[in-house]
Amino acid sequence: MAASFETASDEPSTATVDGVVTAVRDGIMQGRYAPGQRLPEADLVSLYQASRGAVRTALAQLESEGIVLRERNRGARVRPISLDEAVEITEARAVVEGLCAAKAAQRITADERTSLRALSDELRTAVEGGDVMAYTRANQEVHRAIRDISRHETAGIMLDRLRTQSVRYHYTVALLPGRPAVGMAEHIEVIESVCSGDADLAEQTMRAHLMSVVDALHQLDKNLHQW
Amino acid sequence: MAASFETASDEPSTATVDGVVTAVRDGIMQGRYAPGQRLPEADLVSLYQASRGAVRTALAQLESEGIVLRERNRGARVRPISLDEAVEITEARAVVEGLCAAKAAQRITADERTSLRALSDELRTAVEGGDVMAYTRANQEVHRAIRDISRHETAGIMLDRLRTQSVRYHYTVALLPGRPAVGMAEHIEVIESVCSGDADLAEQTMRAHLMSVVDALHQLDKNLHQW
DNA sequence: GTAACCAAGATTGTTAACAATCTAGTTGCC
DNA sequence: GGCAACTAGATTGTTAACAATCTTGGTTAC
Repeated sequence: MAASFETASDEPSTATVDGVVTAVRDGIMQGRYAPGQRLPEADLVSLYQASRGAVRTALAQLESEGIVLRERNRGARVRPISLDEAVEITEARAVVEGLCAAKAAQRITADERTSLRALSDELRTAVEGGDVMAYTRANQEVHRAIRDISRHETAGIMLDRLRTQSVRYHYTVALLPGRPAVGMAEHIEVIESVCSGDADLAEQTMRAHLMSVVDALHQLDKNLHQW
Repeated sequence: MAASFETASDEPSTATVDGVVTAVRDGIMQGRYAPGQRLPEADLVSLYQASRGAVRTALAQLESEGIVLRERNRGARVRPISLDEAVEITEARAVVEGLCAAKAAQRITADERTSLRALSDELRTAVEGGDVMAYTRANQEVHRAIRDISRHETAGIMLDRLRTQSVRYHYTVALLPGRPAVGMAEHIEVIESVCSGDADLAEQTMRAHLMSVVDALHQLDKNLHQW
């Protein structure tokens, strides 16, 4: 029980509050910290060479982000996410990213259009090469690019929060058989609709794409229960 | 500069962290704390009889909620909200509350249907009586009811955050000439569409309503610049 | 053998003192 | 008279010690 943090070995010295926040958040998003795993303050102090006050503030912030659970006098632990919650998060993403896609279609410039279309090729080569890691990365870059092009700060902040909560599921969805091919087709459709400048079409396409992710989540759940 | 907190006189003793958070948040939402006003830790300590650590934690949480701004070694102050930001927040609300309306239409029970329709009468009497305060309250109750009926926790949390950020603008929008009448008609339309069980219609109606609020915000801005 | 109870260790919550930083007013110099 | 540097006060950031609470393991009574 005492030895549980050997795997995190890349950033041993981050003294500030934000350092601890990003380190723990990245650890959770990368799966180094398992859902439900305890996060004792003393361990984080010695790991990141930060003061206990800083660790404490960081944990409070992570709790408000929804990825850490704290109980009085019982400490903090990584918040587990149920399938229902993952579905809810994806539904919320669908409407907010739909808004971003619509705004992006209205506001996109010529330069952004070319750099956005370049991501289509990245997706294609990743899927053709069977590189799931590269596919996942390009995947996120598409969503990130559209979020940036939309220039909608409020939606961007909301998506940041939603993304940190759902990343673990993204990994697994990408591993479904045939999923990368379907996802690629949908992403390219999204890219083209945004580039076309048709706000309504862009929103519809983006929402349809994320609703298909919801379906994939349910599919994933079925597969898990089969075992 | 030293005498600036006499107006807050209702809750002088709240020792816990959450107490300070809700007290300051309510103070900001009710307009007792003006945008840009400083919030020195020492003042909050003596006002709410809380320890400095509690005040500090509370300010951190309020910052993450987006209603307080903090600068290193320069303290906290109430975050001012520009018109552009108010528009963005309302746009975000439009899509998220649209999701709630759609889910609510699918999940509403018979009991909820009757209690939701009861709010229509509340709106009507408030508008007929010219009671802006009652109108605003019934207004919020409609949105709250639909958010509850939807049983979408993630969307609910997001809306809580958005609402705390935009409440000050709600007040002023309700004061536009003719606005209560328009708002009432839209709200009743929203209520009926949710009760009908048509998810798509409910979403469209809710979004149209909030987009009309966006128009009202722009109208409000024009009126202000006229003076 | 089981269950309740108690005590020691571990973990978190709270408070207070100290250090660092910023702001405003003042003084001195050009 | 104006500008720059300095000092005192105010305000926030940080750390460490203390208090309260929970968990765990063993012991004892039945």
